[in-house]
Amino acid sequence: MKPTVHDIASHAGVSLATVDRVLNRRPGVSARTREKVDQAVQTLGFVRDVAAANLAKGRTYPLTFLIPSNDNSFMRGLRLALDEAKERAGVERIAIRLVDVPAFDAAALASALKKAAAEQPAGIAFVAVDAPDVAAAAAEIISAGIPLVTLVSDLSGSARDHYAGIDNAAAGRTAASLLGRFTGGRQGAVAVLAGSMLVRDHRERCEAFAFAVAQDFTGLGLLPVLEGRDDPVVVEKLVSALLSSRDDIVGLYSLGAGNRGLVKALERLPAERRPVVVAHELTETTRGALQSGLIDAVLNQDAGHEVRSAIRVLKAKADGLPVVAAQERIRIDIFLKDNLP
Amino acid sequence: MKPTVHDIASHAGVSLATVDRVLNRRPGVSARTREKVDQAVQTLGFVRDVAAANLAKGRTYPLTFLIPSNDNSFMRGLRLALDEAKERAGVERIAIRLVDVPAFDAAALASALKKAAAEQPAGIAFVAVDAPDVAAAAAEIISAGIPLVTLVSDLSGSARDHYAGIDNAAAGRTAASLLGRFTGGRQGAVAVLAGSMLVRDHRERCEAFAFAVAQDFTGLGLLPVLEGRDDPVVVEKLVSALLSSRDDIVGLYSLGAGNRGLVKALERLPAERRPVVVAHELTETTRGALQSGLIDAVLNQDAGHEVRSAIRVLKAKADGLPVVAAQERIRIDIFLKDNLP
DNA sequence: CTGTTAGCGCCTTCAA
DNA sequence: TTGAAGGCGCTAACAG
Repeated sequence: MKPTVHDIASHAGVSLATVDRVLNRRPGVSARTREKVDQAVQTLGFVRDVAAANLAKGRTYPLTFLIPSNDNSFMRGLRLALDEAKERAGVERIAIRLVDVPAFDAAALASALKKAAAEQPAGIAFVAVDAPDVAAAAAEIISAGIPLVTLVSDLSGSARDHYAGIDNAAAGRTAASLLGRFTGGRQGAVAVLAGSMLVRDHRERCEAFAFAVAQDFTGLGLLPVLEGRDDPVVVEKLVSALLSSRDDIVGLYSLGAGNRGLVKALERLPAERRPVVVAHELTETTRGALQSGLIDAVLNQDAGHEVRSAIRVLKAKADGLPVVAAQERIRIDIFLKDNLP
Repeated sequence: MKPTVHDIASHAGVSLATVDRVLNRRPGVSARTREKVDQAVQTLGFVRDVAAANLAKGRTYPLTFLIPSNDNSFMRGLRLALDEAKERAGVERIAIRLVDVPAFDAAALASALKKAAAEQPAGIAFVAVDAPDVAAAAAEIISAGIPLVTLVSDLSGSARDHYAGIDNAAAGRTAASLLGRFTGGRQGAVAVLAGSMLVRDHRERCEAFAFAVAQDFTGLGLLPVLEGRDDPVVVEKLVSALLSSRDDIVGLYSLGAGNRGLVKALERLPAERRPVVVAHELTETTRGALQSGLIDAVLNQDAGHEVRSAIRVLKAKADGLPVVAAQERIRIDIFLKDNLP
């Protein structure tokens, strides 16, 4: 039978309350008593029952999520995932608070972080904008002992407990390999379509992609990056203009959002001129394009996984529990038309 | 505040014990009383606190896992995943019992299943051999009310609560697409290397692969399936023989295990004659081959995920709780050299 | 500094 | 068919 607080209390010759104080590192225990209790914990191999502890504390975990008020499919998916998490909130003893922050606005994010921290939640998750004032706010939160997790987009300098998102450099390399090999040795130009080079994930994907193409596929020439601001309308214009301005484009990597515009532009192209296309995020749009052959591969990060992972990590950190690293790694899903879920 | 049993007791004008009986569908409650309680549950929106319930019951979940005593990397990984799960057993209130069964032996598996069921565990997970007597044993377990999950390889006829494994037909199709597109329009022969056509996952992968190749890549001709029995030595011989018997092989799909033999055979081939190779399961061997360029893509199922998913589902079923389907879908991971974890 | 006592939300005897 | 009381493992006042 697993030892309980009673066992260690009697083993150490003290009362339950004292055991509890030691276990929770609360003050008011003499060094010797503490010693005895620790000893008993060791020898009996005691591990405290978190469920029971939470029950006793009546504890719930107020978690704050800061999400950019961006209206693309991915962010919508993220909100959906949060809604689903809220539904299970009761059972999991969490209370999720969703805070909207202006997209790509470091100052706003930093102050939102500070405000969130002031409420002393059990944990905070946020989509990072990689800027000094955000990092400063994050560092403050960490040193205040509030678990902090970055979501989707990470922060430089490790001023957080955990990053729940994909490895964007790996994503860029993977896109390069797929695109390069799918073109099957054809020579030509490759276009890169990003949201904005000011965002860290886009930058990382782009750089890794460019590097890998240059290294492994010398027959392919990279065109200057197009910045579509994750906006379908802008994207459509840019891609249309590009495709009509030259006819040697054999590949296109869309590493941001706004793929609705991309697909529209591609649809107008005669089939024989269609480039190999690799895009990010599985949405209604990209799924359809995958099935119709307009897009060849989609790299995806699962928003649901990211949210659940963030919650698990935040709870674990709040409880001072270890995290199963392997379980929390967010993978880069590769979807072809054949393995769509 | 979330309603508790007390709330619904007073609301229904009955005692806690009665509420409990109704909640757990135990006998000895008049229809009218039951009605009142159910009513109160509805109107108050009561959901029972599983953690507290388990605490009160002192409940742990004895789970039995039946794993084939096959010594390939994948099964070893599965055992490792189970060991890790055992370490978290205390916290998660589970007690995992691992039972070895002879590989590919339907009769042995069926009797092992019966024996496992006799011990009345909270749930059973097993790697299915797709045979009638196994299905019969499974059906018996299900009708005895013991949650049952197939792991890695499924059972026909849905005589189980859940399948924790990948969609093997999708895997076969995906392999075909990758291999076909990576060959870049070259004409030639494609070899398929399986473990045994008697195993369901291999059969499904193989059929789907063959179908997709025939449909989408008319330049590729499929050779008769080689059965390497998941044995590196056998595999090496078969592949070596094949590669020296003809020089028009542009692709190879290894859908089973024993890839150590495959890699050895490939290594001896001059670089310019190397086919495009797609294999299954990320192991030390396939990882190395991916990095060195001997293998082009690896389709993988994450044993850790499968085990954790099986545990979650088994616990949920045992508690009569719903499962988050999206969370339990086991994906087909696609690994290129670029996105290795 | 230490101990006693009363719960947290639920289940389970044991009586009525 | 129903209810009262005690306890699961832990925490949190409140006393000493």
